[in-house]
Amino acid sequence: MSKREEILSAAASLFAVKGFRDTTMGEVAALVGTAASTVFYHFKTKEEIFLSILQSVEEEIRQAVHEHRQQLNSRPAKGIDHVLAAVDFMLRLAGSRAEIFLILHHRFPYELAVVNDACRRRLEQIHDLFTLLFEDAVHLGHADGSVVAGDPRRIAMVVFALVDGLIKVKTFHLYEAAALYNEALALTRRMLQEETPPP
Amino acid sequence: MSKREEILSAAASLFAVKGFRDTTMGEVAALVGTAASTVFYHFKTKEEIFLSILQSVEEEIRQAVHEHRQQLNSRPAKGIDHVLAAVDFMLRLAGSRAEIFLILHHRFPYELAVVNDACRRRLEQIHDLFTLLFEDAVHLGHADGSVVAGDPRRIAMVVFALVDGLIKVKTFHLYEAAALYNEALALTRRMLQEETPPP
DNA sequence: AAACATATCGACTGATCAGTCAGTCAGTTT
DNA sequence: AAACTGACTGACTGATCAGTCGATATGTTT
Repeated sequence: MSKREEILSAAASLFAVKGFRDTTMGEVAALVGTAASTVFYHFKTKEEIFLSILQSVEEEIRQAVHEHRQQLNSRPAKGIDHVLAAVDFMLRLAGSRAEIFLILHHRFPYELAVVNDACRRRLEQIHDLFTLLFEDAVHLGHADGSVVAGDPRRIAMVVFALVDGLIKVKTFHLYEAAALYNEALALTRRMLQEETPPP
Repeated sequence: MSKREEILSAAASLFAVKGFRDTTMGEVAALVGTAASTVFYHFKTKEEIFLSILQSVEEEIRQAVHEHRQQLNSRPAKGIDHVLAAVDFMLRLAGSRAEIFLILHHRFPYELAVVNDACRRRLEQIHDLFTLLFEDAVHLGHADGSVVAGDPRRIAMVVFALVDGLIKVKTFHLYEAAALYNEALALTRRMLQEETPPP
């Protein structure tokens, strides 16, 4: 692992837990085990470090979504099952790569996005990766009649809001969130599944 | 309005938009129209200001919830309708008193709660005000058979996660959120309503 | 009018922190 | 061995900001 990657990894951990503003370059340097000035040899500014992290976050999510979609294609299923698989995928990702969602659940990235185009585009990309996953599944469900009628984009947004809210509940330790996942999946199915009348 | 209240009001606006750490006492003072040192005559520390704001936030929500519950009592309805009325209530509150949710959607209050008991208790109280509203409605729905079976606390948490997620989508301007509200209400009904079989 | 209380302010302090810079050092090239 | 290079560092700077303090002004009480 290059020094550059070491710094990014250390900064990501700290940004995830303490946020951008409350993490000093001294802390990052201490975690890497170098002088603060060394960090500035590898990166021009603190913000540049954050943007690099956001880039790898996007790439990691894109890769995970790609793998998830390929798994689905190999064994075809109803649209409603695609929706639920997408919900399960996102909840699992939030469990295995908690750092990603900790970073994204801070306010800072969205504030930076207002004044920084690159940041704004990345956040939009990340957001789209998830919502398009839901939206495509809903489209499929409309085609095979397994998902309730309604604007696919809006339905996808509501599902996204639900899952994101669940992840936030877990992040802030408001409830033993893992216990909610099965309940949430069952309720999501109820919410979206179209009963196929017996022929 | 006393100077004390003026300061709280100004600080609340700034904390809502910029957050606690990114708001300087100079900005607060400027918004009130006094010297920064005058603010420190009325409040010992910046944190004390924040805790006072959180207190009034709790009181305001408690009052709003109280009024909502009284309105419901006056004209009885099915449990499922209580749930939907609660969702509508929370979404409306997020619209009319956006500042409250902006403050609560920052990370700072939850970080302060870790080291400050008073803050932790207040956040728990606020959280309970909403979730108990949902939970009571679910209980009612179980009694009259209008809400699907399942642990009321968990169902309440899932509904809370959904609504909170929707409010966040709106806060961060990820989607024209108002357009989602009707969709969200309809989907919530689908998710929870127990079909009463024709007698 | 003297004594006291309340409210305000400008000037200051001490601490923190992102970022700079001149220079060291180990390894490579010429 | 001289010249060069990339990685690294400690000491520093300039700016920012929460909070302090002594002075002052404006009532209010005795």
